[in-house]
Amino acid sequence: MKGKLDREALVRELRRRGIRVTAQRIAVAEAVLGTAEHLTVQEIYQRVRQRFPHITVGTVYNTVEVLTAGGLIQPLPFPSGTRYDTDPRPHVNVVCIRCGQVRDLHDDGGHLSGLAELASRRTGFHPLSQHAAIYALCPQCHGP
Amino acid sequence: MKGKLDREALVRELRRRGIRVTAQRIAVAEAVLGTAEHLTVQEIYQRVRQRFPHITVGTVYNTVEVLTAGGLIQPLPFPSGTRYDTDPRPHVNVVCIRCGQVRDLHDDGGHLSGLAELASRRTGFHPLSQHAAIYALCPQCHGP
DNA sequence: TTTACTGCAAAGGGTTTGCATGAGG
DNA sequence: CCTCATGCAAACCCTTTGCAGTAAA
Repeated sequence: MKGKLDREALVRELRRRGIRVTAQRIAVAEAVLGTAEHLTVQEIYQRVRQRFPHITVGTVYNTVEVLTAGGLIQPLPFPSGTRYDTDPRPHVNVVCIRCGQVRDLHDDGGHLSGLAELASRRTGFHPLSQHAAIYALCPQCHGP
Repeated sequence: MKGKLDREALVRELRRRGIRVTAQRIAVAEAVLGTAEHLTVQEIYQRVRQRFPHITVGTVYNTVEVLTAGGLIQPLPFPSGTRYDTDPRPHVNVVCIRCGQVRDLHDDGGHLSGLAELASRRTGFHPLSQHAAIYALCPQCHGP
């Protein structure tokens, strides 16, 4: 079955990156990686709590930090707080400022890599990651 | 003298945007607009407090909200918290993840406007503002 | 005079920390 | 067996809120 295979692959991936595997860490990783949404720590906590009623937010904070250091997830600063992204490809987050929904935009025609290259050339900084957000109104919130 | 002229121009600008003018608001606006740094509310508070020892963070929060609504400043989500930007032109913030310094990058060759246009065309959202950040290591923090 | 901003203080929420217990490698 | 993650609780910001006094228009 697919779920079991995915979990085993996840465990292998964690070990490969030198991350000690616990049931709570698997649950947190599955919660973040298993959805296209960008969850906050509190949202992760609420979801994982259904399977592990005794888990604390402290453990979730600890785990997302470990997963971030291991390169599995990436923290992104949003107006609504830090959210975690799982897509390693450079992409843009289109955020509706009214209802809060976030859409990811890929295949950007080189705009993002162009920006990173420009930054490197112009400032001498060494780019590591990037975050591009467009604050907008979605068709529903924009009205007629 | 230049300082006086600038202050008068600022007051005119505030009134023009329908913002009630107080001494505290002038001080906050000058603190934010008078530096190329991107300050947090706490940093604004610490600076304004030197001139107005009795001002409270509540007033600073109130003021930055008013200035934001008036379009004079723009809140940007950083990993270190919300910071306020004063440059209305679309630009990129290049952030050193080690020492925290932020450099602004203009004249981006249309990368940013290209992104906004792409987002509009692809998602049907109506872009209002945008924030692009590149997390990097500055030459000093990158080492040899 | 009317409106609403300021200052003070308290409450709220998210995040961090310290320590004893318990599980992973 | 040694290391380190977990859970619990307290502490710590940052941010928000309510209200009486006061300044702006």
